[in-house]
Amino acid sequence: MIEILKKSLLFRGFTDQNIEHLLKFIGTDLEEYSKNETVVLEDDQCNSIGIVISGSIELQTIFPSGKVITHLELAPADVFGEGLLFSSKNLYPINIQSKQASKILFIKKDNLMHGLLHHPILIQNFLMLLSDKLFYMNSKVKLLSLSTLRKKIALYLLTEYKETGKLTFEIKLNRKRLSEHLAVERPSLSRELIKMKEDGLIDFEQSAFKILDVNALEEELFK
Amino acid sequence: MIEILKKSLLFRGFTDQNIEHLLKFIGTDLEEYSKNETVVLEDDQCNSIGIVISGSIELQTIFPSGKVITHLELAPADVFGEGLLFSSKNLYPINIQSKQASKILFIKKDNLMHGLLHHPILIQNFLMLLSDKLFYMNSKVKLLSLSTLRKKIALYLLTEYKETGKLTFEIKLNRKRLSEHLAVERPSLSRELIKMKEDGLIDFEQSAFKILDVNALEEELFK
DNA sequence: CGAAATATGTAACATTAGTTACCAAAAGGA
DNA sequence: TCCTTTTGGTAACTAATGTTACATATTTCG
Repeated sequence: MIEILKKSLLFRGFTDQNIEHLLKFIGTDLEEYSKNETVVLEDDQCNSIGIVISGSIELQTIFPSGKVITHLELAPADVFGEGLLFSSKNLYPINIQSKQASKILFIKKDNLMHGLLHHPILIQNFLMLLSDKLFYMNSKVKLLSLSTLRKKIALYLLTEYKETGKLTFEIKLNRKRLSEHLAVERPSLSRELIKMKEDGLIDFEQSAFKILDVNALEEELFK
Repeated sequence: MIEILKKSLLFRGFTDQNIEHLLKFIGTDLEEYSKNETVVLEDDQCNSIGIVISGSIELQTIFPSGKVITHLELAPADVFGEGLLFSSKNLYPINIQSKQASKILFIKKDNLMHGLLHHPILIQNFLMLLSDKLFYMNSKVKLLSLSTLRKKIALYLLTEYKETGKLTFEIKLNRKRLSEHLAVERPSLSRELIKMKEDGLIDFEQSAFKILDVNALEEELFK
């Protein structure tokens, strides 16, 4: 478990001894979940932070219509609940479901606060966790605020390009996930991707994408 | 100045003496800006947190096309930069402009960290600031992910209703701002509002809104 | 390996939202 | 107060996206 925790953004920079000592100091709960078991229901109170130790879990929104959108899949060392724990409205806005048999380590709010006050690295890590999530949400709002699907795709691909530094890359989302991420319908996404290919902006096959004309793609955002 | 700071979410719960002592302890800069002066440019590095002491400032995105969208107007006691300071990508994603002659108190990252480590209340406040912003961004992403304008309007009004507890209320945004918030065009917003009025869901005049049928409005989200 | 489930492409058609331009109303400044 | 600027409503038209349904990969798993 220590090995997993060392990889988490929360405990990054700690030594094995540090973590062991810290865990004893602050107190934790290790819970087990079976496949498809619910970990968190929408509107549940968030009183602790969770760290995936083994298995995997999915964060999803279940629409009243029954439509399920998976926002994120968390693997071992991933953390959740960090944004709600200290919020004045600390109700989960999403559902969390265990995708396989999973183990999750929970740290209660008071215990975590105790740890934060005595471990400068832990504060740094925790603040960075929150801030990076905020940065991501800001980017996502920018993406969703774009007026056309083509602009959304252009921004998405340009962001991938800037992150990888390469014009050829594999996108991390399949068509369904990408359409959810951009908040459009999948057939609309397919159609627009093909139009952009026809227009000579990009090329792709499956999830392998290539930006043919960076400038033109950036121009699309200016329109 | 102490009076203003006491009202800010960052220094909530501190006494005058606390704040005075804290400010000396951690070190600050007070900067003055004239009307329409730029406070922060997009892609500027964020190395300090800012607190508006007097005047007012606007957070805006300036699109390459020249179109300006004002996201938020900050008044005395409001804080900005808190989400970027500890982020691994600490570049401002927006522009900030002084709307009137304004004074802003800046606290550098290291100085703030110094303060956080020695003042439990300050940590609590700072974490709550970040978390609440994250909560807001989550809500905004949910709003922007809705598939039709009618759903966006419905969610917006229902949120107002839940916050005020009243079916009759004044919305805080004018039509232009609201259309920006929902990421649609103003004429489209007007058109849809009128349709919803004709459908007996809502009534309104200017920014005074009344929800005529809560259930029906909630049903709209289910469609 | 082979069946079932899932993902993707495609097309015709329906619906929604954007665009543009103009007028009226309201608000802000000299 | 009057003029200017900003805001809000309206309408005809255009463009974009959603919807539905189906065929074809592709993957998963017993």
